[in-house]
Amino acid sequence: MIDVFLRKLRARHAVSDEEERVLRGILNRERRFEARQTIVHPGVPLNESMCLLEGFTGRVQMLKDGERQLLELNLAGDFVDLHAFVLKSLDHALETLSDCRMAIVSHADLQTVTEQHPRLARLLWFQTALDAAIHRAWVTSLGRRTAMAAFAHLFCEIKTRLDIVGLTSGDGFPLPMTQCDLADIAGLSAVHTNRSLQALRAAGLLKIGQGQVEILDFAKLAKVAEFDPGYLFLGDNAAPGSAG
Amino acid sequence: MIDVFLRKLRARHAVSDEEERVLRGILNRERRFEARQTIVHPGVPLNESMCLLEGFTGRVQMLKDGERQLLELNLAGDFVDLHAFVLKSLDHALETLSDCRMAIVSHADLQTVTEQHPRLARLLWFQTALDAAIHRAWVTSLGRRTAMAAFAHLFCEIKTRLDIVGLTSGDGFPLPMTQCDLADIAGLSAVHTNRSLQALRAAGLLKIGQGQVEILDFAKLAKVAEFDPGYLFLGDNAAPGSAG
DNA sequence: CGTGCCCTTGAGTACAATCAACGTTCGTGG
DNA sequence: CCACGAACGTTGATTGTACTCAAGGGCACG
Repeated sequence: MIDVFLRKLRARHAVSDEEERVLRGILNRERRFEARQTIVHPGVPLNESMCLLEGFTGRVQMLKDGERQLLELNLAGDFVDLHAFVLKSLDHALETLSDCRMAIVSHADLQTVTEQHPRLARLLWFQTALDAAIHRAWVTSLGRRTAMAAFAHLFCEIKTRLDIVGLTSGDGFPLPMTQCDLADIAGLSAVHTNRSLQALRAAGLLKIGQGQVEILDFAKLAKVAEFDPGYLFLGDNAAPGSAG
Repeated sequence: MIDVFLRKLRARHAVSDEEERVLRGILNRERRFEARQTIVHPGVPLNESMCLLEGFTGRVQMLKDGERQLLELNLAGDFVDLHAFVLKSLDHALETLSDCRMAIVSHADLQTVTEQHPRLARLLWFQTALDAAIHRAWVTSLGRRTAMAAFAHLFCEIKTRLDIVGLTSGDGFPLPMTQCDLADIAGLSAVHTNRSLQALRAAGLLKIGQGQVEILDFAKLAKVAEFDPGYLFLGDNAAPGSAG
């Protein structure tokens, strides 16, 4: 059931059979959500966390005048509200972007397992540290990249993260979001988002539409974006066993 | 020595005498740095982490054309590269903004302590989750707030975080940064930063200069910024003991 | 065959960048 | 003691990026 989560873990660390068994033991319930639902509200006390098995979700911050900012995109394999294990509630909302399937774990089980398996605790901690690294990459995009470069960076990130869990097909991958969603990621208007995407298409870097993206020239896209995948910690620094 | 770190911890959780003793035991070395030094370089393997005792530091991302983005501001009490304990290196640089004093802990000691004291492990994990929450607030500022509101939010955040560790004097606090640094936080030019600060002054919200900030009307500043301190987890959600 | 959602395009506006210059302060050295 | 330079803050003028407003087209769904 949680194979995709294990794939994400094993992209950075070795996971023993025993550890796998333990994780499968606590992530033993499943829940489904429809697209376009707010599934976690900010400030509400939580006593369980969810691992995304299928679909796409986003962290969202709403502002008073109806403005919306997407804070992170979550893909299958992401433990979407693991940080609630230590924070006890979220500072933001979680929304489904597509129909989703989640594995559920109680914080009580997480507590037991992390106390008995400190190395697993570090692997889980690592996952939340990865989210922070992704946030930092987005800060850089919002602050110092042009609209076109910011989108280029976003698509490089998504492609790389989906590759890890085996959810790309060649150069293509699903992306069930509207241009309004993309605008709320990049902090732009929908109109300007549309024009920036057209610029990427015109430059022959990618195709986008119908909930699908196809990267036509990843190297060039990465250059436009100044994309350095180091922040996703797939390299030697995070070789198997290094956090344990 | 690490009193300021304990004050930060105790703003959110109870810390027992035993836990305090353990933390003092491993954070037992001190190191000093001069202002304007890069003290951690991205991608370099680390086997110890540092807790800021005095001064100001920033996480920094440099781009190829010399552009610079500040990713987070760190104050006394912040465990500036604690995430390196699980990540094993950083995806960004750490720079001192002022002369700084740090307490050092080896990852070996962190591993021993977190394995023997799972509740301390969760309190430390919580600190890194807080950093992520701060990143998200910055994403929102960069994406959807006006320049003036973004700065208002920043000053509300710093004031609140410094209050926690007792480093404000009434409505004022030290902020040893140039307007160029502030520009690199907000993703703006130095010129526009200057004008935005003037707008805040003209509105009677604050005074800023000579490395000092004085908030003249916090309520109004918070309103301009849409500042909701929930993301700093000081409320009932994180009442003493709740993460343990 | 409407209706609504999404994408696209054009025209005018506003916020922020760039370029350039100048004042102030402070530390240094003649 | 004063000349000098460097770093920082401030201001004006111009350019450009991105926003807003408005309208129209394609497509799916009832």
